[in-house]
Amino acid sequence: MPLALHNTATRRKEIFEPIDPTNVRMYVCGSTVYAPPHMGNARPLIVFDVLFRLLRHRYGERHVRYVRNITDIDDKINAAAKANGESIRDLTERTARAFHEDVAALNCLTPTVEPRATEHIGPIIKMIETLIASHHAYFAEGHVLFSVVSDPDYGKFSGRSRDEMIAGARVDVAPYKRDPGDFVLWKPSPPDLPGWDSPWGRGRPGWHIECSAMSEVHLGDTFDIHGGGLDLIFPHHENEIAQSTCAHGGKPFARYWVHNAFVEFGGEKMAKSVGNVRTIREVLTEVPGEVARYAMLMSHYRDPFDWTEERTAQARHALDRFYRALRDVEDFTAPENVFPVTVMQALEDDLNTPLALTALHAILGALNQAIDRHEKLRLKGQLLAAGTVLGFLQQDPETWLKGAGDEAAEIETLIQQRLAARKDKNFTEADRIRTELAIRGILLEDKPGGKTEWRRAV
RNA sequence: GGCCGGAUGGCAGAGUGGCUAUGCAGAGGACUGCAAAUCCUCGUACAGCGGUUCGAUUCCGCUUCCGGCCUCCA
Repeated sequence: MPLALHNTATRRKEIFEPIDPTNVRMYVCGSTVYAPPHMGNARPLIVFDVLFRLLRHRYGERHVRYVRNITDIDDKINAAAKANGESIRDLTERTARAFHEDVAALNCLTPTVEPRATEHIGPIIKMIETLIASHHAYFAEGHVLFSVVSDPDYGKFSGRSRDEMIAGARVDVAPYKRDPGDFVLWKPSPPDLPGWDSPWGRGRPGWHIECSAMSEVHLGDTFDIHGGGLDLIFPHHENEIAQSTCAHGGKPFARYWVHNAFVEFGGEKMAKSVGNVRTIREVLTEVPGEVARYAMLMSHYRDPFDWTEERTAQARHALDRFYRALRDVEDFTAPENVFPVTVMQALEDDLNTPLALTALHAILGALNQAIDRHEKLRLKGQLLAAGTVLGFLQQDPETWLKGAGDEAAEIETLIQQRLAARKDKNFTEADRIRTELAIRGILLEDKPGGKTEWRRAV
């Protein structure tokens, strides 16, 4: 079954065909490291992690190259460092470290390359020089600006005409711009802010050119997939396309553009500027990363949804059910790499993760009903294999259900006491023990064969 | 103002021109000493109004409402 992706460039679902199946290339706009990432930031991280895993599954782990940049040059970074009274370097390092911890907790694989803007000043300058030489950019009052009129295709990607952009412009236009739509490639930096020597004096790059230069370095002029949040379509991705195609003599830039919708909180877009963010860190204090991940994948990536406690509760409940079923077949080894067709087809259809989860539930139901040992093995293998693509169900079920506490021995003792009481038909005592444990958050399940399992309530 | 994208049962959430997913919650049942877990059964929902059609939740138009972009933004 082919892989279909919704391509923002054409506004249609298209069959994905890589330029080179032995080198499938994807670029995703990553994080600007000035503040702790929130669940809205987490969405593309998780969505494109699933796509990365799916591509690896289809084309082989060694044949997929996933580049996710870190923006460590930015006005917001400068402002935040100043406000914190810390150095810019300290701020970006500290934030990047926390970012990596958060992303790892969400079970996201490490991208093939995580380029930083500060490490690509050379290529950025080179690309700007190319654009100036080909009259797509000009120098004015210490700035280098991209000339929008020099690119007849400018605006096509995001579907807006130049007139519209001018009419809609809400920002004061800098007097040195030849056209109100022109955007900065390089701007001067005062001595107290980060800056690099360039043919245009000491300065720093604009945001858009960073991504154009980094994708060029790590993926080449033309590559397969470019991802990011919907809000990046304009101006960021429109500008990237303009810069890259103009710098590369008209060669196409990314072939498939994939954009995720927003996470909302209280009915509107979760954003720092709105002030309604739940940081990944906050969420992780309440639920395991795997639950947050599951909750994220309950909706299709192109649909917005509200981040609520009900949602994470439902995600946790679902994962508990999966792990409970896996625990019951823990003692036998399942075959590996038996990917269930239903789940894979859902994912291959434009990453339909909700449908994939439905398919996963069907397998769960079948596993719970299965009597035949062989059948159980097969279904367990399917759950685990699907879990490698979705990025969950890879933990030890016992650990998931019981937690890391050190009271296991004591609980076992109480369970044995209860079993003895039950054997003596002393149900009062048996129920007393069960209640005692329940108060401590320990739930008991009497299994057939006289065995009693326990797990931690949530 | 311009341009996108949505509106599905109590909640979450797929999908389809006719056979009406799935999960949670709820009701009943099986199992259990009782529970829990698990299994079985149960809900004819697709914003409104027109149109196309033998037939529309699914296609088209309009209306209403919601979210987003047009400025930093995942």
